[in-house]
Amino acid sequence: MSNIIDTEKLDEKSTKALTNKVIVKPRGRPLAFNQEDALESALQVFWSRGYEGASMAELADALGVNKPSIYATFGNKEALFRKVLAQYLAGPVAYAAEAMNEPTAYKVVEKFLTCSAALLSNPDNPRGCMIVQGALTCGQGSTMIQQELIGYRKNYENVLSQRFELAKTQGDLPAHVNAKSLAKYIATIHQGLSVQATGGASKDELMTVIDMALKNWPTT
Amino acid sequence: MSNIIDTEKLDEKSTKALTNKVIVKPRGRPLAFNQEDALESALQVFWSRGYEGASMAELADALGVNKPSIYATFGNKEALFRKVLAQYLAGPVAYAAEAMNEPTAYKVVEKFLTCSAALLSNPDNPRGCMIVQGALTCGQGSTMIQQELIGYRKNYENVLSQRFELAKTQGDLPAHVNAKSLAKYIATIHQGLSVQATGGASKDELMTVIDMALKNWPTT
DNA sequence: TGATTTATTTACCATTTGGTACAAAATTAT
DNA sequence: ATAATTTTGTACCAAATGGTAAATAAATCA
Repeated sequence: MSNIIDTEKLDEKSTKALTNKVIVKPRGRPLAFNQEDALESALQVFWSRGYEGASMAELADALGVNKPSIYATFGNKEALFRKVLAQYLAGPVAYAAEAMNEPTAYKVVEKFLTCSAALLSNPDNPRGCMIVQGALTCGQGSTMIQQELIGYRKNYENVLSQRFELAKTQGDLPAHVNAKSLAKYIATIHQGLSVQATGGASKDELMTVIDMALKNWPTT
Repeated sequence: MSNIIDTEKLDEKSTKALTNKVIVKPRGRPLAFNQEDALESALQVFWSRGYEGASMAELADALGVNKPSIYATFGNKEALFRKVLAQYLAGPVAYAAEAMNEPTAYKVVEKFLTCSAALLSNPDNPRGCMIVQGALTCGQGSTMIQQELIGYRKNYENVLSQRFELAKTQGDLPAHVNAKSLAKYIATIHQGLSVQATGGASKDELMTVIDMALKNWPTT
């Protein structure tokens, strides 16, 4: 009997050690809010208002929680924004990374821009892309976040560029094409679409712009 | 003698009435700062920081003047921003209105985008276009300005559209072209270029994007 | 010279900002 | 039951926000 119990305890311990998932109930007062739901709510606020436009008071209100709980859980405003950003990339704009797996460069771009148009014009979402508009301009205290977002934009431009280089080796993109320039062109379109969405452009309107932008796709 | 003096006085009065320009020295203590220079300085601050990112303290500092003088002269922050906006339109981006006078739709767009690239990449200027980025996202207290800038963007899109309609009647743009869509496409490119400029894109890079965007200009 | 007019300066206002100290509440471990 | 641990709620902080009252300075008018 005691042997069985001991074995079970060992099992639980080793499981915990292996998976690194704590099954043991935490010691103190339990958290009153779901962390993922909170990030989702915070996303809505940061997405619609931008980094500086979102105040901690409004965030706390949206999460249905008091400020000290936010600080205890996420650190400070910058840290919360970064976690929200990760949530944003893993959720609403996960299609961006997935699009790179399309078989040809053209299909990559088509999927990337089409999904962007859908996201940007979805009335359930705040208007505009958070990576593009989260902190384009800002006060002296937010230049850090501003630069980080510039880095994110540079990054997806680079990812596109590398995908185009691959396409050149695979033959679905002409060898003479400048991958970096094509990537910057696509990024420019995407960023313009974001501004258009903020102005209330519909999905049809965004799609029409995309069609025009892709009419000059390099073929020969 | 007295007659001559009277005549002069009358002359002065009527001149003032006609031209509505007061030659008479103002009565109280003279202004300690030049109003146009002040607007120029304020433009630099609003241009680089956006509407919300620019604080009255920073503005006062840039103008080399105390806050009460700003309020006495321009009203409040919103009013100052609007005057700065007018200055911006009449100065740095005056080319936008001028571009509409180009003889063909293509040349209109070419001039508009080329001048935009020059302005956006000029190291003497803050990065990005103020109409595009002045208040893309903002806190609850600035939605008025945000909407006004959306209006400005809609407006230049409309101006482009009307110019394209004219071009269709003049024959330098095919009749089947959708002027509104083409205008939205050009506006999207311009807005994307603005974001790119904020990320540090060079004039050459912007021009390359423009070249790609205009490769599919409707010809037949 | 004064009286009047206007602008500047200083000092302040209420509100909001991001952030926190601290005590009370809610849970587990003993 | 009680100790230990953790989170919550209240109440607060200094600094910054947009904006202003009031005294003072500099000019014109009589």
